[in-house]
Amino acid sequence: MPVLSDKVIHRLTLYHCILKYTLINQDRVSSFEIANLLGLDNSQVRKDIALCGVLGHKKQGYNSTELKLAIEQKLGFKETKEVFIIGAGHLGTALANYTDFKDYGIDILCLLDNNPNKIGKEINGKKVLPLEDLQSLISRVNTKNIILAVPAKQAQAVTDYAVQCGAQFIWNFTPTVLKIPKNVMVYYENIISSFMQMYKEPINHKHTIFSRLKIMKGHK
Amino acid sequence: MPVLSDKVIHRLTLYHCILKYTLINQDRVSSFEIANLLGLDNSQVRKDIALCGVLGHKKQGYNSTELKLAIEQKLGFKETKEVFIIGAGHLGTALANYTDFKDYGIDILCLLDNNPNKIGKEINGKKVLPLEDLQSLISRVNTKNIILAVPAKQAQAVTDYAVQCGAQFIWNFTPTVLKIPKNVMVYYENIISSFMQMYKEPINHKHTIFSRLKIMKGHK
DNA sequence: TGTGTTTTGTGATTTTTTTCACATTATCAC
DNA sequence: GTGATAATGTGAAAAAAATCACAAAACACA
Repeated sequence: MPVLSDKVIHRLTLYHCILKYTLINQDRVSSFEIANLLGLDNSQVRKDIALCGVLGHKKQGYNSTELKLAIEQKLGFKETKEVFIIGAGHLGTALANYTDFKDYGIDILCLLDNNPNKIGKEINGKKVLPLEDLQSLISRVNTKNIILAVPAKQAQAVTDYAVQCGAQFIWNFTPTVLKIPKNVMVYYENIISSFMQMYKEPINHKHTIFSRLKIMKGHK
Repeated sequence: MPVLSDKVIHRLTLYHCILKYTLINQDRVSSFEIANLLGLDNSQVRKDIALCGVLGHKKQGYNSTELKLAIEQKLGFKETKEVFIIGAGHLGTALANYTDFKDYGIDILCLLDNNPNKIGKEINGKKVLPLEDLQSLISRVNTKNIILAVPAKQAQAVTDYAVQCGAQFIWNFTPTVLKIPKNVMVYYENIISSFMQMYKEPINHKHTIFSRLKIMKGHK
């Protein structure tokens, strides 16, 4: 079974969102509907769906429930994925409060911070613990997954510490590139980069900011 | 001048982050260093850089300052881009507090919400105004760019209202796909999709969550 | 001055992704 | 029933992206 490419995963997740929210009261959905909502080619939608092993019905499209479940299965939404958040600032707090995570199996165990004013607090039922506890937490709970949500300037130092404590995987929400040993993995969640992808080309007038956008999804 | 592809923009933004934080005290940088930090092919780095019009020096690499400025220029970091945030919940608050935005020219004018408890407050010096003010704000300030940071269930209704008020561009932070008229553009900032891109394949043990990861960036 | 090494810049090739095109078939209208 | 239609599924073609490979230049150092 070939591993799905990033692009396919991104699109499948969006198809799932469509089934979950946009076309919630339809029990059938066609590749044309999905393609139109996202500005894609309809045959591409069909090929993506075929990768999930779902068969459609001629003249009727796909069964929404079946497709939704198949995507969840294929992408592993129902499997629990435990994570620590490092950084209990605005971003860490927002992530700890992000209720949608649990629909996708992402389980935030607790937050860690080195600010004494924050330690001991609870955010959405999750404790804020001192960063020094990381090592014992990692060994006790056996979860080596970190969401990094600290200020950019501290990102490298905190990463060095987390790696030393045994962190194996870092989902980096800071706009930095980290130096890490080969056995550790980083995934860059770079909001700025996303923004720039839509902004595309330097333009002059401050009010027409988005005027030279790439039409990523939505409309041709 | 061809428009840069998303992938190139994403990589250039990461190169910029490297110059800004990771290799801050080096005044020269080679394509090999950048490629190693990000797990890329070094010739790809050189081709990306060539798109910014920067010439390197044989045996020495690129001038860091020159490269950094060229990326900023090419991607338009220094141009002001004004935006309204709709939704003053945890996510909207985090975005309003995201100090890095201003380094990239993103200027948040104010937040809008329909919760009376939130209206009138200030978040990082930005006022929270009633959602009903959107129409007059858009026409007064002539900025038609919206960051959508409301709960998923309200995303479509709020979008419909924003579009009616004249919104032209929506940076959608909710995990939903929106129905919008052809003249409006949406860019999906789907955190879940990013997560799933790194998570790749369904696996069984909850603690080994990230074990089948795609090594997106960082290491080969 | 000459030799070896490092690093750029870029054509050529390969791989991946997207788009096109169309045969096939289930359903609906009549 | 029968014919028209709307959808799927999928090979083939085209486009885009990544990788390879190497000439050329600049520097280090003898």
